[in-house]
Amino acid sequence: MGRGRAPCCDKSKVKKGPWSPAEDLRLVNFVQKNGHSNWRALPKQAGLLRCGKSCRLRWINYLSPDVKRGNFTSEEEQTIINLHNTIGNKWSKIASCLPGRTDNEIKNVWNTHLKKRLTKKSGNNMENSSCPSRTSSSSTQHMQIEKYIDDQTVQQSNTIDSPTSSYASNYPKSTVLTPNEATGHPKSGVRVHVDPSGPSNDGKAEMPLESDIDFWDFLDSLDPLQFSTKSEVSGEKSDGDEIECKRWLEYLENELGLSGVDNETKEQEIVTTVPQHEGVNLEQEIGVALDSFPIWPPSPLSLGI
DNA sequence: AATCTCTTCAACCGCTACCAT
DNA sequence: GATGGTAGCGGTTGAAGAGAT
Repeated sequence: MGRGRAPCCDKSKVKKGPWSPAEDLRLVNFVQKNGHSNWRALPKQAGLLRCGKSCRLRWINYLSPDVKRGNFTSEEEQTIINLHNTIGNKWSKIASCLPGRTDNEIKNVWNTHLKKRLTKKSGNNMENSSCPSRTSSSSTQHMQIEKYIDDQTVQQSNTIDSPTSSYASNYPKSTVLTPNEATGHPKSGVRVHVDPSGPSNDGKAEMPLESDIDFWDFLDSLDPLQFSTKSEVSGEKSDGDEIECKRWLEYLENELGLSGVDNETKEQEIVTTVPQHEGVNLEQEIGVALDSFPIWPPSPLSLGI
């Protein structure tokens, strides 16, 4: 074990804070082409002024095609509660039982929703039941469950952990989908209720995503099955997956109100907001691109809300 | 309309586990 | 076995929206 490790990067030269669509683009583009065998070296190779850890987190939590979005189902919540009751704050273990959910997401859901809900329900009793008590018997149970989870994780990596694992079906039509949830951009705070019958009637919360149209355009242009994933390694690709993935992208565009925007308009938007890349110094280019992007997320005011 | 407080959650930080040499 | 480097994990923070006053 290495102790007293050096900082992972020069903190003074890396950008911090929320990711811009331009940065997302770069990361997605790079990982799609080269995979992510070395996170530490990735930012430099990809031309990102970010720490490798930051890139890794961004990819794992938001940009990876494996990430499922939308509200947690009651089944998922119950799973979290049960597992937390048994193994405690082992977020990554719990996440391994919920395909498409990340440890960070689960941790947040627990801290902001489930913990409070359980505390309300059973008052002080919860202190005993929600936190794993380390008696000898429960400790044995805890180990057994951890082993079970490990086994399941191995199985999942060979079966359901595909980049196209039923995105569409993971988005119930009544899902409250936010631009934030869909794009991974933080703190948009503009909740867009997805009405299965079409655009919302009040006409307020539509088209909040003009600033990352190019991101969706880019995603649209990708063959999602080219992403470096476990299923790719195991050689599992099928036409069905591809179709389903495309469907997912179409679905998202539709939900986010992007489907009505023709490509020419999108192009125009991109040209006016992002400088083109060729023949430009990388750092300069990124700096300019990042500066020129509208502040993310778009404020409700800019959306006319 | 302005201000304050609460809530949410993406991102960061520091640590440990694991692997290579 | 010691050392050094990277990936991953879990706790924490802080910005921003939502709601209350």
